[in-house]
Amino acid sequence: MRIGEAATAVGLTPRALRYYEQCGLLVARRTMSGHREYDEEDVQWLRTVRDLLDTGLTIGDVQAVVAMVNAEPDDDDCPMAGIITRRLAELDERIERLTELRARLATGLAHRFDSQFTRPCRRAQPRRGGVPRRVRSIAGRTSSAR
Amino acid sequence: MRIGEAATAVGLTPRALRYYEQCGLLVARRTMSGHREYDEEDVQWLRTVRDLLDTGLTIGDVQAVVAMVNAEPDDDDCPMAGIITRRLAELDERIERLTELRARLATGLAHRFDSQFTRPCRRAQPRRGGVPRRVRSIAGRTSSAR
DNA sequence: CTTGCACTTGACGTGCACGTCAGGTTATAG
DNA sequence: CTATAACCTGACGTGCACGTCAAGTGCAAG
Repeated sequence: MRIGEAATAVGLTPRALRYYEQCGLLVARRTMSGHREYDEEDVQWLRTVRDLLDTGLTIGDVQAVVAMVNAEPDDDDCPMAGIITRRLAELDERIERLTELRARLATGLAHRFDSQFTRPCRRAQPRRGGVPRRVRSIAGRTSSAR
Repeated sequence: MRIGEAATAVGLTPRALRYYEQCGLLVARRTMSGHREYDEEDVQWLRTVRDLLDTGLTIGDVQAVVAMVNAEPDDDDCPMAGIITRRLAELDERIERLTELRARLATGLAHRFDSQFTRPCRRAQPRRGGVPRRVRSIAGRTSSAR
């Protein structure tokens, strides 16, 4: 499996995969001629990387996760343990807020207004100046929300 | 309540609030002298905006939410309805994946390895080339994960 | 053998969400 | 009244996560 096929399999681009490799998030085997080779296990890992990035982690954070995975189990000064612990708390908070937000958006869709979205007249008068640049709409994005 | 106080109340900077206003996400009243004035309702709205941005929405997406809020209830060609519906499905997926990820990270912390994080030796050999730029670590970020 | 596509590395460009600085004005503390 | 902090409006800079282009190589089809 070469880079193009692997990239489409996880919904990314070849460029993204090369970038992840450059950052040390994975190491691709090579064919004799130098082409990168991926297998299903790599694709699974790439999906995990994409999920981690989608949750708001940075490439550096995922590097730290990789470092934790590669650390010897007896390496107790591995700094990722505490970081991951803190990250877990943040994830809990985030899941909770996302769930609440989902509910608010759902009822907001039903009522068109709810207690959280009041006084619209004072917010968001079309514009006065000019938005700095063209802002891409949600409509023009991939389904993976990146 | 002026901009500095409002900004710290929601965990942002004055610059961010001015930027949101420039993008039409809110309209601040002004004092006679031109200083922006905020109240508790604005702070609540800013928290919502921050949450929306934290879930991966862009400024443009939040602009669309604002447009939906400001649309007349009988405006059925408001394009946000369908977009929000799709967004709800994405949020569901995301909440599910975050929950799974949380579990994987927790067990990963306990075992140091789990089924998802196998074969570490082939991933992430320290580095071969050089990372493009210095990558900021998770340790050097605010607790709000932006 | 040629065509054409996918791949390689390297370098530079881009969009977002701000950060930061310059130069000036307003508000508050002593 | 002065000093200092907080605010104002541009304008330019920054970091991340890639996108895109250039110039060359590998490989399968016709």
